[in-house]
Amino acid sequence: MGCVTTIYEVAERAGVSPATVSRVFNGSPVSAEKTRHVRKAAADLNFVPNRTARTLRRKNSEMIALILPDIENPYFTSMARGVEDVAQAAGYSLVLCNTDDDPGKESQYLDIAASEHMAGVVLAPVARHADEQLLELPGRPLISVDRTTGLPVDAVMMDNFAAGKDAVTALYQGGYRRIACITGPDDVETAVERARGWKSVVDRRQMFADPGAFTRFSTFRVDGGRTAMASLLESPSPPDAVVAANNVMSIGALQVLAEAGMRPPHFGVATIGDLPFTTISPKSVTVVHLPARHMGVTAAQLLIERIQGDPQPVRTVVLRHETRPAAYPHPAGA
Amino acid sequence: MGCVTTIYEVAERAGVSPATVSRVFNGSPVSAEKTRHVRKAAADLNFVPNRTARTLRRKNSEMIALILPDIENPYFTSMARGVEDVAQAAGYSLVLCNTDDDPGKESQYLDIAASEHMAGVVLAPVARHADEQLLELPGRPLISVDRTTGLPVDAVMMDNFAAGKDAVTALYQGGYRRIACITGPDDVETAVERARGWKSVVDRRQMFADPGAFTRFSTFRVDGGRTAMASLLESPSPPDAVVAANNVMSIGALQVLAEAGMRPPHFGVATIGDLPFTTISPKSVTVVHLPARHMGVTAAQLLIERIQGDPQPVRTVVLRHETRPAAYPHPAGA
DNA sequence: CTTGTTTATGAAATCGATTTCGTGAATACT
DNA sequence: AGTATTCACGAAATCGATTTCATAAACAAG
Repeated sequence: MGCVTTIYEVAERAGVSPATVSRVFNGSPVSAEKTRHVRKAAADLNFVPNRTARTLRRKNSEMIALILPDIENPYFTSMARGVEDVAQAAGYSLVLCNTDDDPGKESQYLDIAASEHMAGVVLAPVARHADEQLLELPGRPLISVDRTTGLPVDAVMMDNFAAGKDAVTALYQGGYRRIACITGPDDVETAVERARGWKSVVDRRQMFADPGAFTRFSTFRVDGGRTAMASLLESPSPPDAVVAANNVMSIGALQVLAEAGMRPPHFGVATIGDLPFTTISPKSVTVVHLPARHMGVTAAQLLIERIQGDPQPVRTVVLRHETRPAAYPHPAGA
Repeated sequence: MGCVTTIYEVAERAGVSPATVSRVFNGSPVSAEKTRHVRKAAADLNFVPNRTARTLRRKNSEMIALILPDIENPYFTSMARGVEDVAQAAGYSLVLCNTDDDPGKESQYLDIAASEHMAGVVLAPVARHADEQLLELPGRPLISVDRTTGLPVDAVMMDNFAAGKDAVTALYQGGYRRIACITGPDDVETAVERARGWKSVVDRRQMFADPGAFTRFSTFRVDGGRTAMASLLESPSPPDAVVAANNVMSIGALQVLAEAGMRPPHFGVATIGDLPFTTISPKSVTVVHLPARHMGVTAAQLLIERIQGDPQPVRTVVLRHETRPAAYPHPAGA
């Protein structure tokens, strides 16, 4: 129904021109009487303006796109909620797109955002850009979150290097001395940076002769965590603790540890990113809490400022994580 | 860039009419030579067709909307993946909208879907419809998933009543005799049906004099599960097992149980919906596995058939769940 | 009282791609 | 050979809202 009534029919019924109907709906000055007639007619006909036509004319829609690598990861859905809340409040509706870390899908969605004239884009970029120019393509504001683009666009980030350092440091202070690292694909910036943070501390403490032997690159999935953890446990002289570079890898690692009969704090675990939907004792694992939701909020705010014409130079906002060390230190020996 | 080149500029550069350019991009017959010229010109100018204009003219876009009550719930994101995979394969892009179980947001997104001329909608309807007519509004195919609408639209469902029965039955067979039920809001269909399934078994077995005293309605969130479980544990004669009516409520219940020092199988737990990202022993809890992803796949398939003009009468597809009883029966006594 | 300025409003252009319609050329059929 | 049919393709209408432009009325200033 709503999609068949046009401004012309409303105009005719109200005895005015289509232009006047448009004006009523856009706040341009129209006499009180005609306004009344138009509103009445619109209500009678159950008129809903055709957004496609409006967008075509205005070259600008009220949608913003949020392009994420993995909507099944609670880290990103939490971010999405942050973006959504701000967007909604500002009168924009959010459309969520999942790239699966596939540059092809990412560029497809960027194309769509542009050719649908979306007001702006919040993008968590995939590992490698198929085509750097893509980021120019939208021609409208774009904010990157979580990962950098290498291009001069606004960004909302966290300090992945520091997060890696903090995670391993907390374990060290808990008494662990052989702290391995499992992280994501070696072409994903967050994975690499967190591992670098880990390595910097491990090197300084001279924890291993060959730190590389205690690093595992895998996928940022539960399975990735499982594989990496299993591989570590099989090594000739296994570690006594592990830093997992993301929330769901930690889950995988904890699963494998549980299956091997090694629960924290017997085996130390630090997770970068909160454990989603966890039932384990909250203090048995060191958690580097990441401000996912807040990153979303901030990104959305920056984006909306840009949409409204904020002329500031390109900004990068770095949000702080918070380290919550496990309460139970490493049991002697282990 | 891409969004400023028009079909007219391409036409001029290729020495043909705009109509011919359009034909080239839509597979209408055009001579080989002109086709070549057009493609060359389009490539040179980095031409991307303006989807807004196309949609306006065609009254039909290549986007499908998926409207969900809670994208932070892995049950729904899993469903979303199912929808997305099918949609992508069929050349549609998916936009995901989160209603937060708010009828206002739901109707807003339905309006948008209609006025953006989206090709179709997959909707997990909120508890109570603000306005039943809304479902007429799109004027384009709509499939409901997970919950019914009470309206004659295609639906992909599961048997919630049976799921409730199966959960409690598995616990009974595991040796538990006082099996309580925690479920979602009493205006959410899935919550009510699952609780009814539970009650039917509890009644038949004459488990409680007053089953109502062992039922808790709460939110379909982790907190809801916590509250409900805590309340049950405080009751004068507590249960020895519980059926939790959704995945995240189960998490809340398990958290409270763990804090009270009661882990399964000491206290029996059955969850309707897989435990997301769990680290607990996989066999300690009875899981009624729900085909979330498959529901998404099926819904998307039905939708695409409808979009392509499938004239079948309204269908309801009910997908089967699978009960996976805990391996360890109830320890004697408890 | 005239000239200058707002102000409300309708007619018409516009956004960019699609599609109908019509024409001339090419091919098929009797 | 002559008529019928198909075919490629350009001109122009179309989708529906917005916006520019022009106009007439209302109002202010001199």
